[in-house]
Amino acid sequence: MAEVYDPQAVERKWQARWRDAGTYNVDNDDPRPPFYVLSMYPYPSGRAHMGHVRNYTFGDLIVRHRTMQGYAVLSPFGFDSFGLPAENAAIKTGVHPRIFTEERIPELKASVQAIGAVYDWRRELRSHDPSYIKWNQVIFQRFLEAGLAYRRNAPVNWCPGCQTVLANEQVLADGTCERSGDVVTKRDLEQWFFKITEYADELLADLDALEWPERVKTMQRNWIGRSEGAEFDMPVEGRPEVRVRVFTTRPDTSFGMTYAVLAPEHPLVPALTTDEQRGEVEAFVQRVRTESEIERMSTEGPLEKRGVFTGSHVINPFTNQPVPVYLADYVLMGYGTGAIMAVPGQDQRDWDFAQAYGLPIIRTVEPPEGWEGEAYVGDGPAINSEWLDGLPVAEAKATAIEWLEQHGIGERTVNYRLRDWLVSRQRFWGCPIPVVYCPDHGIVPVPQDELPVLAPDDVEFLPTGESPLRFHEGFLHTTCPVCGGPATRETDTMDTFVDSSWYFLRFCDPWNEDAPFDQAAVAKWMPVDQYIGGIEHAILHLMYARFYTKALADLGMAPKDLREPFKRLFTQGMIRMGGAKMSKSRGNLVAPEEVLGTHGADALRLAHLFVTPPGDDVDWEAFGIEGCSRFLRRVWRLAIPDSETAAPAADSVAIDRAAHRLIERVSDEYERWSYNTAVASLMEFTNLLSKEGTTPFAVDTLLLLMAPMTPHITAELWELRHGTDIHTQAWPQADPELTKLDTTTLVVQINGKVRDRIEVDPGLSEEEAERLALASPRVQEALGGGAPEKVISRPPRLVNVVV
RNA sequence: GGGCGAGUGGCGGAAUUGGCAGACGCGCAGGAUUCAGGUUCCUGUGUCCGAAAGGAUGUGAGGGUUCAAGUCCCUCCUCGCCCACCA
Repeated sequence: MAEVYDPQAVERKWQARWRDAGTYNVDNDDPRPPFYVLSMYPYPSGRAHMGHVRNYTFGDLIVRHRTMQGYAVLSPFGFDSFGLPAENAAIKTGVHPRIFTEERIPELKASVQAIGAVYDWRRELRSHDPSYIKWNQVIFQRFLEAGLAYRRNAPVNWCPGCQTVLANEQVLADGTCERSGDVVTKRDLEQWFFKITEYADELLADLDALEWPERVKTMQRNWIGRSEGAEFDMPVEGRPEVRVRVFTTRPDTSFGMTYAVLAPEHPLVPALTTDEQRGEVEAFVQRVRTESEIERMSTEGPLEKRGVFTGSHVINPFTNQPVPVYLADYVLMGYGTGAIMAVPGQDQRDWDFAQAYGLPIIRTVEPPEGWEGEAYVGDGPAINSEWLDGLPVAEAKATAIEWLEQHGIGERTVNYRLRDWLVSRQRFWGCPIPVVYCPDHGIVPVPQDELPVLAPDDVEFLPTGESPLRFHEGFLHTTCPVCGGPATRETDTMDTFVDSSWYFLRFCDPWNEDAPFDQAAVAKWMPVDQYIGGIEHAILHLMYARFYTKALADLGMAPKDLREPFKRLFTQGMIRMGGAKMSKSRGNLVAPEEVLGTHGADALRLAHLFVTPPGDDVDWEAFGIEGCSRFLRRVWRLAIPDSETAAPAADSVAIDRAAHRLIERVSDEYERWSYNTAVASLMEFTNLLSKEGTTPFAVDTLLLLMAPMTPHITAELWELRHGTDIHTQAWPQADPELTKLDTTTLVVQINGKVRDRIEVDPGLSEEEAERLALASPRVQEALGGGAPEKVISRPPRLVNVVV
């Protein structure tokens, strides 16, 4: 084996050893300092694709690096095994989703192991395991008890052709069903929600302290969408007992309100519609209801058709003047109060609407001189606003709110874009919601000793897309736990984001049969020190997991002080192919195993690390797999015992010092996630060893620094050299005395242009540097005997002579 | 429409704080080894002028600050991503 590098043989040998020896198993009483590394658990879609390889390469590198640094590294793996693909496959082929899924899991597991990624497999979990389902259901019931889970009517995507509910991703961009092509409509269903909005403020505030990419934090902030403003009431003209409540972020502009707008679904619409307008209003409301989401949300189309006058007026409390009330499809019932005051002078949308309907426009903020735009949204003194005149926007807002509160008309409010989390799914292959409906006792949780509620196996999957649970008599009919009378089971299942909202906690204590997890185990490992995954989960999964962590801590299930699940987050870039996203449907997948069979796992891992910074998107065409393979063969030839290629260095002291500098540099690059430059540093050093000769210390250092990146080849070479396991060695330490350079290059510039380079002592003074620079023949020539105008001396790097 | 990024050779990319632009790799060209291909090794490789030494020029465009700008400031262009009628 030693003579020629045979990646497949080396990789087989070491992967078997890691698996059989349980090298990366870690116990909860491990005395070393804890470090928790987690890659987002995957949906088991079969063999790994390049995106998986990229993800697990980074994760595995950190596991091995931190282990060498002396940490007890928790590195678990699991499968997000509920989900729509298995159910669709069942409808197509008749194979039960469990069978289908359980065939896919070993495929993915094998390909993860084939790239040399190591985990504590004793902790493996799958969302569809009855033990996981049980605790998932227990947590649901605790949420229900605490009022964090509740039921209400909510619209779903309904396909009239298939007679079934569709997930958003099953609705095409043109608003039609992906299967039947029918236009998808909305239909109201009683559904379960989690009250994530209760945590909106905390979810927003706690983002600041997280070591996450700013981009992801910004996306979360926008998603929560906190906005401060005021709500106030406006009585209907002639009927002061009926009042319309509006939300605004600009109470300072209230004097400029020239009309008000309600959402078409607003409950006051029938009451406010005059007989004269009834026909028109009803036609409008009807049209909006049947419009697809896409049409309604489209900003296209003439504004004239997007609103209608109700015939009523409300009194603006600021001016005591009546303003007309309109309906418009762009006002949403779900945000604020579903009703707005319209100030066309200060809001472009209101301006456009006012133009289309011939409504007056009153400016309430003085636009800057020379302003030629329409609505003005910037700061400036208030005008046309009586007692607010002259105040800048912020002060005017505060004054207006104070006035509303003093007169009992309204108050300061905070609104969020964030909605409660709809967790009901009208699907089979998910975690059943553990409640029954009793005609006498209403919603009754299934007693804990009867959990888990599991879906039956004897079901038939029909291409209607309807969940078979709804027609399974044995599942559907049960008895009420309170009275023993006949009751029916909930047939909806939970959103799979529920499963992924606490799996990282279960990993701390996956064997627990008495609780979802033990508090002490969670306290030891959590929060996750390094979480790794795709940017596509920047909003939903990460928000839900944060909510779950806070809620579980508040319910006393998790440690009280555990407020956040993921201390540090890294999101890796996507892999593309010829500019397009790699995907099965495009048929542009590159199977990892093709590369494993030719160049091996180490070369593939190295190529992933080297090709680009880890956070960037990358095209497969850019991967220099050949170059990485070539580099590994070079290392092999240099490092095998009795190597014919590796000549002993003539100046071994210089080589060893270079090795110490390499330790310093590469260690820093590991900390900064600068793996692409770390590989470059290692390549540069290897070039040096080829040219200047090797020392045992230099080669050992090279292998140690490479070990987390290319674990197989380095393990094999280390064993050949020392007979021990490289992955149990300590991470090398640079000797600061030896990293110092004897000389460094001083750049001499004349007027900012490089004119000379001088080798100097790195510790030289400003004066010495200046003296050396001025003595340079090139500088002498440029000065022509005269004196320089100015000399900037920045030893030891640069001197700039201005002439 | 709003928000966030990013524009550097033929390509992926490098350049901690403003201080030698293009590290490292791919590709390409030439050479050595080889019957040949592959492998391996050596040399060259931003652009323009030059045999070379060397010089000029150069980080999307334009302007500015500075002894010095890929990096900081202003204006603009292009691309990507996210949220999108949120009052």
